[in-house]
Amino acid sequence: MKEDLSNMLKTNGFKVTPIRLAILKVFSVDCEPVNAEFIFQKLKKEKVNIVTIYRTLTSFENAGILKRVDLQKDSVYYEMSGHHHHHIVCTDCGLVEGFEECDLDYLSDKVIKSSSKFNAITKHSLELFGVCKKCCKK
Amino acid sequence: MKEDLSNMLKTNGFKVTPIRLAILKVFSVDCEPVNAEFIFQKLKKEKVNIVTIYRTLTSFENAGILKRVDLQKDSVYYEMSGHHHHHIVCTDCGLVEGFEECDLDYLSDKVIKSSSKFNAITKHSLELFGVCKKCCKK
DNA sequence: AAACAATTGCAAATAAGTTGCATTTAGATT
DNA sequence: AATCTAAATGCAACTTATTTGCAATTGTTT
Repeated sequence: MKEDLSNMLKTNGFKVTPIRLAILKVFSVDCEPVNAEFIFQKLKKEKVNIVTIYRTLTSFENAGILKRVDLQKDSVYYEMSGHHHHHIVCTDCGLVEGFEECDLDYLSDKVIKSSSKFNAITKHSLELFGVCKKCCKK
Repeated sequence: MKEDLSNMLKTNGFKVTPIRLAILKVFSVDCEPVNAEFIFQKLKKEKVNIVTIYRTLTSFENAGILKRVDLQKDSVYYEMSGHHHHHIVCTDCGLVEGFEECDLDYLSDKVIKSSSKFNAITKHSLELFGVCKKCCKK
């Protein structure tokens, strides 16, 4: 598996460094979307500078390894772009649950056909919001 | 129409002030999503403090008058929550185009049925991204 | 008109993310 | 294996968006 991560870096023209492997590992272990601060905490022992984390996240996003997720929180969250899915976010406590259903290709097609300014969709963001069961009880 | 805006404030328990009316007017004229800075510029003559704008946007969002739109830009955008629609955003120049199609109720239903942590969806965010025709030519 | 809470302005703080530059390191070259 | 170079990292300082505390002002109710 460490092999996989190495290759993922090489394939994208990145050098294989301990920090990058560690960051990728965070993503492959925690499947929830995470922000820079979270990774920073996870890698506390390794004493990784948070600037490096920001820079790494940005280049991974540009390379398409990671994708940005809009959870309407105060910072930017990312997750592995491997398998397509979306999220439900609790507007009370921030809890995030993933889900697979997504039939936006049909919608995108329809939208593009009637758009005067665009002729292709490259990606989309879709998140659902609600109050989770736990918070409902309060 | 100024009446409408006044009532919108009263209905929500807000006092009717010139600043609030001016902010609401920006939203009812420009139908594009806007951020605090944009409003600040629009109301330059009125010398409204930008802090007031931030506070007003937040309370309008809480009241449900405005809703937040995630355009993956560097600041938070809002628009009137009146008529439901979504956007296509150019990842190059930031151009925004609205669209009406949205059949997420069916999806939300399906998702909620298989969710272990939530039992209702209160809102959703859906934005499409692409490169606009103008930027494609470059 | 008085009174009171809500609204606004101002200054300062916070928090997320970025930039410039010097140092280090991975990996190609000899 | 030693050398070399561009990419990666750390550090300090900066920028930008947004928030907070507090005093002054204003809208509404009586």
